[in-house]
Amino acid sequence: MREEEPVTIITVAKRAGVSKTTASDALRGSGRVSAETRATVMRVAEDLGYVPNGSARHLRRASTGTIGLHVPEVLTRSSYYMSFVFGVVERAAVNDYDVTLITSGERRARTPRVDGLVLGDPLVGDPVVERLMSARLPTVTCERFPGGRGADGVVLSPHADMVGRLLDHLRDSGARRPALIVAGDESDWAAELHQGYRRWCRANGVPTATRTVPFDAPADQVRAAARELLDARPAPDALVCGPAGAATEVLPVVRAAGREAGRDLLLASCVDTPGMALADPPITSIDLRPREAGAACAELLFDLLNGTAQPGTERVHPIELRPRASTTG
Amino acid sequence: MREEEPVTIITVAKRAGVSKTTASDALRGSGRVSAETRATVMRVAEDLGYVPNGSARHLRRASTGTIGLHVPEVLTRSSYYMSFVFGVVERAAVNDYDVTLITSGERRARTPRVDGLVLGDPLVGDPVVERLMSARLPTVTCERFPGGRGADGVVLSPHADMVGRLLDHLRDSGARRPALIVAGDESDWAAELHQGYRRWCRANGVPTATRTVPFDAPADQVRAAARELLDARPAPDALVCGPAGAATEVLPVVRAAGREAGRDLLLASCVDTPGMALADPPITSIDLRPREAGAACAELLFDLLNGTAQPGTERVHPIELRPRASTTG
DNA sequence: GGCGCGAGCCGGAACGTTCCGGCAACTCAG
DNA sequence: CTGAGTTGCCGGAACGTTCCGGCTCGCGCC
Repeated sequence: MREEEPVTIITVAKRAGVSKTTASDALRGSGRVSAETRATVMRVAEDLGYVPNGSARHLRRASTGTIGLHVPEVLTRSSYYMSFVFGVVERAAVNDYDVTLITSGERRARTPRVDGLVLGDPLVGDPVVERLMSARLPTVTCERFPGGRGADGVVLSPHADMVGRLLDHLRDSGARRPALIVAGDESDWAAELHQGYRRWCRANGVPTATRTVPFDAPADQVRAAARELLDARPAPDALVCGPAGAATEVLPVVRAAGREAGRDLLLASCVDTPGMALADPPITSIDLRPREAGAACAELLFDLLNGTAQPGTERVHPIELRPRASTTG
Repeated sequence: MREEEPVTIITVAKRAGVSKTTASDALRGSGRVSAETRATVMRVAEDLGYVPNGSARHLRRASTGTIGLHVPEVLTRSSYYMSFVFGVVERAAVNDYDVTLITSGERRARTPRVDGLVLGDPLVGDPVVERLMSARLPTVTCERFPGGRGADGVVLSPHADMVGRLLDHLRDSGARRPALIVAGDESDWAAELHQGYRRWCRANGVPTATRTVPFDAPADQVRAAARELLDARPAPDALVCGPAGAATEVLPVVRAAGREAGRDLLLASCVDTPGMALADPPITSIDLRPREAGAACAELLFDLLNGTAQPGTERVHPIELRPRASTTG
């Protein structure tokens, strides 16, 4: 009903009986303002429902108010990246930042107008990633960038250690010959999985049995890899699947091979997806907590942007093992 | 290496030998500018890689450069909304707009600073939706808002008709007694499914058999509903699952009931999700094309914002049937 | 009493864009 | 030849914020 007049910092200042400069200082906690004045301004701003105009702020600060986000284009099985993206967006929103998705199909050679970049699982050899990494912009990667020099910030998870814990768990459930399906070393994550597996096998005196599939892991190649591993003699008694969603696709192969998941073949996934808990039997997985990972990346980027964090910072993002019936039979 | 000086419209104007006003007019196609001058300015801008400063533009235009987006908080099975959101974000980006996700946990009672709203599947009774709908803001909903007056724009799909086509398909595959699991009428989509089913049954002289589950369709309730339907006498020979992801959860129930999906029980999903094609057997689904739906919503909102579309506009978003082994056995 | 100093506050400019009003130069009817 | 209308272009103000520099007190010190 009532005509809506936008409430700017001047409205607040007038109402509080101070100048716009003082109001601004009071609200942002900068400058020299008495505690009393600050309290007054804050209260008035609250009363009026004042929300700073992001455009004006960013214009003044010569920042764009936007961060760029790139994730590998994995068509199916993308629930991990979906959650990751949401985590970034959510965290960016609390800093009044917006997120621009950078797709591989970007026709402009120019880097987009952004204050910084978040790169989820940068793959060595990805032309978009290479270009973005060489741009002079604050950059945070989720997992290390295997090629060349690193980013200004890295959020990483102890994948190798967690694979070790997963293999311990399989051993405790009776497995003696675990096999691994994993992506190539162009992603740091897959390389870590691979390394963790080899290390554990060496430490436990177990021969390795792995098959490599592409990072985007098409269903047929995953199934073929599983078949090969299951047909080998001596046959494995446990199967660890690296790529997201691969484990559920392997289930029919297991059945076709006359094995039963959770009974005479333990099955685990290195990426928890909605399908894992719903599979029959539910599949033990490593929960990478993608949403929190995305948020952590955004947070680190903002810390870098405002100087709270130093370039070269690495932060650890904890992940969790979710034991389910496929390994606890 | 070279010091980067930001290229503004003044840079372009100077280089083209015109004033900033003329440069602005030429680039935006407004005002009175000779074709020759316009071409020159365009070329110079291209050469310099000029990108308009969004903050300045929005500040001047008194727009926020942001649209708000709300989708129901469906914790699992969210791949539909994930894609939907991406569609909105992608389409918004080409209009230099950003997207703010509005979560139900919004602590501020005030409506956020946005130029417009996109509401995906507004549920009647959702307090956030009710609040947003009553705000004086251009609003587009995906599917109609069952309660109260409609939004300024609606993007809708012919769900009822498509259910009819799906049932035709089941009948052609031999089904005589199709049953339905569907969400309640608080969402327009579920109501349409329900209505399409009843209409088809009436037209084909078939008795109806339905079970209602909550919109967020927890797995156990979906399974219970499926069990009830399968246990009924005479038993259905086809099962249509409304809620996203429900069909895959029903599979174990079907097996446990001694039926075989695709053989003596046809199974179909009203929402195609990544899991449907990967299930065993692959499940016939209705592809709602969520990404395109999101893009369509954003597009309609922008058309409303700049006057290209009139308030009250409804646009149809086409959907597609994906027949798979679960009904073509 | 004069002076320096810091605390508290403020005016004005700037960020890059859009848009209103205006100013020349040209066209053309009368 | 004159005056009105049109075309092409331009200067300046405004959007809401931040921040630089400066102002005015009051206080304490010599």
